[in-house]
Amino acid sequence: MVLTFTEENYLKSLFKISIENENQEVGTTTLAAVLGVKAATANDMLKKLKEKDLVLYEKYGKITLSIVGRTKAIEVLRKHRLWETFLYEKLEFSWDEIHAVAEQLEHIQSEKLVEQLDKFLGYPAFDPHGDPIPNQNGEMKVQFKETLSQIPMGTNCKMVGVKDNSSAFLQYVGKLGLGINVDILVVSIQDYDAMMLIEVGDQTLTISSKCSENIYVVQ
Amino acid sequence: MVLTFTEENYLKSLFKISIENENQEVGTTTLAAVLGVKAATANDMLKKLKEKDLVLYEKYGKITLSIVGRTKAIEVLRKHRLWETFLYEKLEFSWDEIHAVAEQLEHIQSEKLVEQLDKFLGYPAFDPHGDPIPNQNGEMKVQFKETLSQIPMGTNCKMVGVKDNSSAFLQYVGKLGLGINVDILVVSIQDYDAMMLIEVGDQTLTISSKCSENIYVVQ
DNA sequence: TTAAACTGTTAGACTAGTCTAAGAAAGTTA
DNA sequence: TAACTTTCTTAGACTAGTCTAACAGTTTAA
Ligand SMILES: [Mn+2]
Ligand SMILES: [Mn+2]
Ligand SMILES: [Mn+2]
Ligand SMILES: [Mn+2]
Repeated sequence: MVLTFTEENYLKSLFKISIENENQEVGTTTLAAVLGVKAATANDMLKKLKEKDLVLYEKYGKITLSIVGRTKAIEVLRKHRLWETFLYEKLEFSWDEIHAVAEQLEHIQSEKLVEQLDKFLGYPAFDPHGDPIPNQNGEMKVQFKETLSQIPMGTNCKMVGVKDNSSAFLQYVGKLGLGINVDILVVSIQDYDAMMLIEVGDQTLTISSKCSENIYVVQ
Repeated sequence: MVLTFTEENYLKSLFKISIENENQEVGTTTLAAVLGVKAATANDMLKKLKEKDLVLYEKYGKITLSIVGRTKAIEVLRKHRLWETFLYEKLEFSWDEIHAVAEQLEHIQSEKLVEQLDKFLGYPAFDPHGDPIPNQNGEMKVQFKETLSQIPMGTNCKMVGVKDNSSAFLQYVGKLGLGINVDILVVSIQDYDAMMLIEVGDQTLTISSKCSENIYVVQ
């Protein structure tokens, strides 16, 4: 079954909301907000997706992806992250530019294209933001990770990803000299506002809690 | 001005018709046929394109691209042929598979993507079918070429392109051992039906006039 | 336990892109 | 030139995706 550009975006958003907000139930309003449409619009589309058995959904009830819907969503996510990797690795895009273009490229329909792209890139397991790339079977490597804000004083850790994918945040983080695989030493943490003093290479930086909560690390 | 997927296809088709049928005037019916829509549909779209100053067109008159329309058309063609080259050169696609996927990729909006792709491919002047790729300024290398059917008996020539881009034709031609840059010797031509006996490498082939008329060569 | 606030649904309208059916204009031919 | 054929245009209808405005159901909290 070939889905429209729009249907794919709804499924992808539902999937992303469900993994981000773990246990939380997804409602019309949240979905609409994520997609940048009005609740009425999302409601209309949900009826259509239900009709096509892509979501499970009853009036006033919570929204869940069907098996097929979930599979489709993962396929789109796979394409999105492969394209992001391509743009970053092969076409000299910076990590804050890739998302917008991948939003378009993720909708190109061609089995062969996806598989050849994956091969061309050497079957990457993570995209340039540290997010896992689903393989052909829809499986993703789950990497244990914490936010930098959870790391205690005096501890070393390594950056492995970001929670906030906005280009504003990515640009800021990049400018600080942070990025995937960068080693970080937590020097001190302010009691009052959780401001963090960290050491990155030979630089010492002060970052807000808003920032440290959006950086993923492993110890 | 950002155009829709559909508007881009209308402009591209108008441009392609105008270079293929050289002097011939383009009408609603032809345009509709090329795009696979009904004449009424094409007529509706022409009114919209005229409104946006992308085509010059008066009721019952002939259709011409405006400067802006032509520029847009060439941009799409540039993207189409760069993507075809990418798929062929980097992703192991065969020359009969690339067109369909490029039809989708040609609509991705990103200046940087096009320019980086061009750079990544080494600024190619021709696509895998031998068609010229417009450069950033919209200029194309014009290569003098004849159809194989115009080559006299006993003459050597080199294949540089195809007129028919259908995958059926491309597959057939490929199976015969023909392709871009292949050397061809015209051994003999039948008076009756213009069937051609040609030598390609150590092979001798017999091809119909329909076939030889769709192969471009240089002497 | 009822009022207020929030969340979700419906009705009706709009645009882009398409169609069919009908008719008008232009071109061709007897 | 009149009749026929072809090409082009219009009118009206449909789908996908969106909106606003109004209303209905659910949750919260006094
Ligand atoms: Mn992304
Ligand atoms: Mn998308
Ligand atoms: Mn092509
Ligand atoms: Mn196209």
